[in-house]
Amino acid sequence: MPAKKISSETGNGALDLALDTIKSGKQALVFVNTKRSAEKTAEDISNKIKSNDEKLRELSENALKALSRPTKQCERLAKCIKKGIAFHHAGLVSKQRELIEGSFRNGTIKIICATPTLAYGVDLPAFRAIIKDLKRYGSNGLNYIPVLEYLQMSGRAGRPKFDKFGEAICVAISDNDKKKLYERYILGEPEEIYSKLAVEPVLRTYLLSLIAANFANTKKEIVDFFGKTFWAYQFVDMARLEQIIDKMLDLLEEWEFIQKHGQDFVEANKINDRRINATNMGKRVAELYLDPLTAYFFIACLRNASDRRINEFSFLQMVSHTLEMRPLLRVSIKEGDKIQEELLKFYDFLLEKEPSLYEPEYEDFANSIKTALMMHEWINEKDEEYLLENYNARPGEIRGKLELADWLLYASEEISRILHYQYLNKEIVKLRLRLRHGVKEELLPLIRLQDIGRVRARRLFSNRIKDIKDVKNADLMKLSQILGKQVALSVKKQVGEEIKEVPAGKRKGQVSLEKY
DNA sequence: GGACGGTGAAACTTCAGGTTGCCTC
DNA sequence: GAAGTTTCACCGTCC
Repeated sequence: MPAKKISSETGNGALDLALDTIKSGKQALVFVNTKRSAEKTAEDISNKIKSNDEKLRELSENALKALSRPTKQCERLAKCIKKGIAFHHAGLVSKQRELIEGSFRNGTIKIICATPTLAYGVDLPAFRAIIKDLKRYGSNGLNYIPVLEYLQMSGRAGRPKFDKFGEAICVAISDNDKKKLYERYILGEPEEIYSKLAVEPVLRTYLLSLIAANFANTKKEIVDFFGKTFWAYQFVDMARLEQIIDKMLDLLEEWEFIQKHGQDFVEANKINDRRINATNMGKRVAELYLDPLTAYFFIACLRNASDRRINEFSFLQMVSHTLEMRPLLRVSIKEGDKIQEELLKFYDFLLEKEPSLYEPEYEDFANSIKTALMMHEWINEKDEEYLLENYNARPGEIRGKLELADWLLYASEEISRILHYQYLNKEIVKLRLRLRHGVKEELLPLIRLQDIGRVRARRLFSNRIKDIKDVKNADLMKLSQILGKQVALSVKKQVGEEIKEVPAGKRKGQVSLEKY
């Protein structure tokens, strides 16, 4: 296709392309490499647009109201949406993401500036895919993204039902850059696909479930099974592969998740036929789909918990220091001292030993402390805006962490049950409830009611309505003042009081109460 | 003469995302 | 590596 000239209104390639797309009545996705950049780009585009669409106003309002109190991020998003532009990344809550995706599909929103979130999960085709950043910061500095990822993003261009073709455009900064991008991405071959089985956490997880499910119960069966996987196909060297499996089996045995039966001194030719079974603990760990290393860590922590002072933080830190919780919130340079200070407050409640400051794993430990602290603030009723300001954790990321923590706490509940540490479970169950609702312990009785979340529960509590009994005894008028009429009625009904609406004509808001 | 405020250059920071896992208060 | 943020030196103004 012949080259097309796009008018340069702003001198910024991605911006010009986006504006041109809107002008021609089409839609585009703009891919960038950071959340901040997604927000900034969306903002820049929206600043160039005049719009006063009623539908957009409503959408914008909905995006703003996704949380009980809007964060700065919500406000920023709402402002962009008013102009038909949105940003999209893991920091948004799912409600906002769905809203954006839906209104892009129906054409209300014209441009989405996104991190790679949109390239993978969601099926959102657009006329244009504008790829602004082809480099991304990783563990070893700024690097070109894989060709596979470029293909994912450019694959979003062109909507089969609406367009005859689509345009995927890489934005180059210079002529030199242009040449490099052309060679690397347009002419380049996608990378080989590598099996993920080789990653230790994955291997040990599958190995254990294979045994726990009685799918393979001897070394021979196990090796046969893995021999048929894509991993083995790529690995080729079966002897080395067997070594890795051996090492893992030993580890699982040492952790008491599996048992090798038969005598220890078996004839050499029979050693691969020894029966391997999962222990009770091993079976449960496999069912929970937990990384055995995490399970092993939990067991050690719970044992420690049985003879030392514990509180909510103990468990929050325990679940935060697992592979499953990654990526953790990062302790920035400036925060270092503050986190240390906080750690001191909770030091006695830790279930694991603090690594030495000079060990490489200290950073990860510090991050687990920060992540745990963030959740701790949440269960002490700090809202998302506070967490965004103080922990640099965006609402979507907070929700994600809370959900993971809930699952991991459930898993630790199960493990502690098997270890007969029932009394610990009471604490964990309570913590999970608090985590789910973001409330202090004193609000737990109220939170059981439908339509009562952290905000309303707190409002009730500060009006001295502290439990179900108080709700029952409370005057409906007062309850309505606190909660609004509809919610008050629903709550009264839930505690077993049927309320009859007084017929129209009587004083507004007047209702009569009737016990069951 | 000193406190204060504004300015710009230099130094320093930070930087994507994620599947299924379980049970149901 | 690039964009955003903080720090700091420098200068002018005002009291």
